Amino acid sequence: MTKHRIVFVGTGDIALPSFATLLDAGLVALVTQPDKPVGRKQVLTPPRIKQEALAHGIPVLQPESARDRSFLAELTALKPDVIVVMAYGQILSQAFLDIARVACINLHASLLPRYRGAACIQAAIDAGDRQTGVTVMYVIKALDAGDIILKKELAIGRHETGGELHDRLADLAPVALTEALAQLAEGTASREPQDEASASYVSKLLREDGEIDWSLDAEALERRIRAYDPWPGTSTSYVDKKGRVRRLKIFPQVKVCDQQGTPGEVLAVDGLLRVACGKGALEIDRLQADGSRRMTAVEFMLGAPLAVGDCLGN
RNA sequence: CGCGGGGUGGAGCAGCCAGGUAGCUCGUCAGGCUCAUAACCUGAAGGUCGUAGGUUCAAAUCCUACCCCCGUAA
Repeated sequence: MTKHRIVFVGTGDIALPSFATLLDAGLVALVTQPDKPVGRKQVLTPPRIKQEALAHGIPVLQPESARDRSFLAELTALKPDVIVVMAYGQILSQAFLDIARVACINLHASLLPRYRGAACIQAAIDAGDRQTGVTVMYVIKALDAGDIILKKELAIGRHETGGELHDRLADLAPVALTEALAQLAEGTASREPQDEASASYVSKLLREDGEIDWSLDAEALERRIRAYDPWPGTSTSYVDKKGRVRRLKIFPQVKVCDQQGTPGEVLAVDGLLRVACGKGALEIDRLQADGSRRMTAVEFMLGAPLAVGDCLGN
């Protein structure tokens, strides 16, 4: 059996392990997003996956748009049998999909048809799911709606953060990918249509989605703070001693407790920060105020920025 | 000059706007209380207020320049 010629299309770090397993499996090129300015100094930074590719002598294509004609011509010239897509960041046109001789497949970090879209990892934790996983499916024009080849499941830890789950899913992906590629090579890959009725979509998260709504239940907020770490993070606001409204970032782990109060009300400040939610309260231990470093609730409270009865949010 | 927030004993902060004795909480050290303690009481050490210049009788505070740190640009 001759190896398939594979083109990998991806940008996010979640794709790194999958990309790495293809290095000796017929990989002929990487397509990834253009370098972007990053950080305080706006330094133009390449995606890590690009650096990985260059380190192994894999050609890299970085079209501004995946619809660009000259780019599509380049891709066609590579004569890919299989195109593998994961966390690329652009919608692919039919013209793009047609270039793959055998198949254009996608790795998605949820058990489809649940959580189609960008923020699937956060969504699974936020919803309180106990299981998630990786799905391999054929790419069609409709977002994450192609026929499924196979899925791999994973149990979500009780205190697991979005970042931790992200890394475990990243490591699970190559297992699913390798199996799917083998099936494609043998012509035994299944093709199971998704159940449209149970499909759900999650859109890309923005920083403002991390604004804490204290009227939610403490349990729901605990899950959200875990799910949104490290991206997009969760935060609330408070009024400092100079009367200015400041941001306060909240990090896991937070503890749920029973005490009741007006949502957002500070209930305790000695040795911890306890804040009332719609139902129950949260004990926050790790936080960070504007211009300051990340610190424990004990450290933060030494400066007495908050008093019992203050209200967060708004 | 991308945007915003900061730099005050070891930690976290106040003081700056309306210049005039270096303050608070915690930690550290010593002593005391106690069966005992991370608890409590008393006392002490520890700071060129990021750097340089300027204004002023006088600068943490006002002015100018620079350095560094934090967040952000998904």
